[in-house]
Amino acid sequence: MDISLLLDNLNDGQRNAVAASSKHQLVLAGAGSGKTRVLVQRIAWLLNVENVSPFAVMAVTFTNKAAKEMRARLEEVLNVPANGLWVGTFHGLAHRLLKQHWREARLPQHFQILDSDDQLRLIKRLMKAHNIDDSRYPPKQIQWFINGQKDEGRRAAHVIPSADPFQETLRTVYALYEENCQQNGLVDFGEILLRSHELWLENPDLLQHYQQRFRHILVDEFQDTNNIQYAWIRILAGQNISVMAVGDDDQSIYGWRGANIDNIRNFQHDFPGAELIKLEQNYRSTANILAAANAVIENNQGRLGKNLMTQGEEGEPISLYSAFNEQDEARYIADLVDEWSRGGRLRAEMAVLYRSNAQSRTLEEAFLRSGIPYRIYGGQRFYERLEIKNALSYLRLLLNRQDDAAMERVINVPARAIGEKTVEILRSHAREQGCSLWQSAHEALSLGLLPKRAGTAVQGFIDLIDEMSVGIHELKLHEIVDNSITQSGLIEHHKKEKGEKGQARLDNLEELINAARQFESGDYLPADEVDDETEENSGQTDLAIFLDNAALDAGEGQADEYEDAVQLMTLHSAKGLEFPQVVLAGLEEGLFPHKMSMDEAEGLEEERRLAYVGITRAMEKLIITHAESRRLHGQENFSTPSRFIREIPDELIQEVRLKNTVSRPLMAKHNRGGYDTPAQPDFVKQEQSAGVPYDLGNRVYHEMFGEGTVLQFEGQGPGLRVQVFFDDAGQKWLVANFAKLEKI
DNA sequence: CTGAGGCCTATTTTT
DNA sequence: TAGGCCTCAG
Repeated sequence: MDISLLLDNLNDGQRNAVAASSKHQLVLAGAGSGKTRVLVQRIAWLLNVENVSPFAVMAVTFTNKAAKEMRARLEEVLNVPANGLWVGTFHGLAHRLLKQHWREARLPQHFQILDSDDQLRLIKRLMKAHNIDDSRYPPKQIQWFINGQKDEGRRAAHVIPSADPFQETLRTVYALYEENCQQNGLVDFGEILLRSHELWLENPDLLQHYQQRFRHILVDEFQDTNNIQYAWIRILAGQNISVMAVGDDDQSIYGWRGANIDNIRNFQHDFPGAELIKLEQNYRSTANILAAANAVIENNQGRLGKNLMTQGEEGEPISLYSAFNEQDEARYIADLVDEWSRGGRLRAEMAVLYRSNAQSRTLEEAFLRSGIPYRIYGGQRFYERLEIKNALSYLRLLLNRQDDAAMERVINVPARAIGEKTVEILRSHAREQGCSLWQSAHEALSLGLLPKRAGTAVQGFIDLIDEMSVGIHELKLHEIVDNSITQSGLIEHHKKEKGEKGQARLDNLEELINAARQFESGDYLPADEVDDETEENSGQTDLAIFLDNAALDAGEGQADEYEDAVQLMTLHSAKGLEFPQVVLAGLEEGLFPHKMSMDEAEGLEEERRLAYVGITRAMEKLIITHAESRRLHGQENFSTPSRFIREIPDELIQEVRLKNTVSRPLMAKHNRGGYDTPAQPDFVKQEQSAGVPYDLGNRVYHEMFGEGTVLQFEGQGPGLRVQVFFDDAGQKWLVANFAKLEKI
């Protein structure tokens, strides 16, 4: 391959990274600086120019999405399938390792992956079994604790005993949980990493094997690594493997779940001689947007130091809209979308970003009212849905009767008269015998441990599963899935459910069959799934791989909508994306920065990085909104504009004063007597007030309350309510139909 | 087993 | 305010 092809059209920083000859590199890649491109070209460079074998390269990402994208772009550049390369998520690669070396890892060959839902159930069950009060020790918190410990590489035995009984309980449950997992061959997400780290630690030969195999490791989003992930990289890298870490300390926003920003700060120390390469040329945003981002992030301490620049144009100023409450804010944003699409742009080019999911509701309502198509990101993932998890549990049982978690889940779904009592008998017998639930069910039947009715029901379940597995080796994957959701009665079960929910669940099950069908066609298979070390893979059926894949990939939140829709999402989920027009909503003290994070410097700085991430998502136009009052948890809250707004230089900001909007509640500033209609009386907001003869800002008369000013509308038709500020009676919400307000 | 009603809580999310 | 979760009655 022509070298110039790989280096053409790169700026200096990018070129330095792609063609680096140093042993290690820390690439500080600012937002929109072409990070993925560099990563991909670097790999191409290694393969084609330095003639590194594809088997000697590992590229690690955080999300499946990122891994997929990298692989796709790599194949585009290389023009051949990226065979042999290990490209994947930390968890994906570590899992693969454990699969291959299950004996050394002290795991059963078919260990099960526990997702956070399964994990929580197990914790709850253990607590119950050991009489630990779950109101004093919330299972969620214990789960959090366990995961946190694992992220730090600590097993239960490593947790230092404490005089504090609370801490002791945490430690105890961790120990119980650990023991139970080991006994039943269960592995949670944290365990995948921890275990594979230990695998190397305890098996020097194995480690050496991999250290000789790999020559280059590339890590994406390095600022998001937690301690165990960093340790994993370090132990693998050893003395001889080159590591290229790509990341941006200013975009570290996952500290709260264990990501350690110091990993990026310490990289050059831990990997001596690592070359620092900065990518500061931004190809995404206008100069104004960048200037705002830079100004905000400058307020953080201890940055590695990086200033984004652009050669692009100055662009429009940043708009700032001070809404009077969250309804007003949402309405304003809805208007912006309309304006944008009337200007001939796609709504999908516009995103509304917010700090917390609760904010989406008001926006959603406003969009609904205005008939604007929208799409909300986040929410429940496909493979996490109840009906899907149930279906997968049946499949897991087909494959492995010893899978207690799966059996627990579906033994009585759909209801087949196997109640908690019966399950508890099976459980305790299993515990005594040290066997699986399935085994226990068999024994309970032959020993007559169960009452007659329960016995019949359990027998029925056993027969059902056995029946379902007849001939699965002859069937295609999607047929297995199809049969099992039908035979298990899940389809019937959800058909009976009333409302739209049941239908949605049926659709999802249908979608699962589809997913299986796609899986068969093979394009799912990362090309490297079939590589040099398949010995252990041979016995794996399609079904097993499908299930593992489902466990490690939550799937998208929702299916794509066909319609051109505005994108709504949290700031966190916007990382890595870009949009021509971006609205940052709810920039208020207490909401953003969030009150849970603003007391400590670390927390506040992470919030600021989040703001930085938000601002740098915008390509052409950025709009910031905040509301002076916001209803939250049923309570009206007043808040001041976010400090992050103040941190943006005034000259970059243009305040919006719409002629057709009440942008200030006014009455907060004036006394009743001095209250007057706003200066610009031409209110055009007809749609809210349809059906009543007055509009926002109009003076009206009420029999009892006297004269006042219309502040806002809510609801429609007979439910239409109107808020009026009465000169003598103060602020009131009235149902328009009953209030008999007259325009003065 | 289902449904009604009471209680509690309420950042961010991937694997 | 609202949704999730749990308990209890039928």
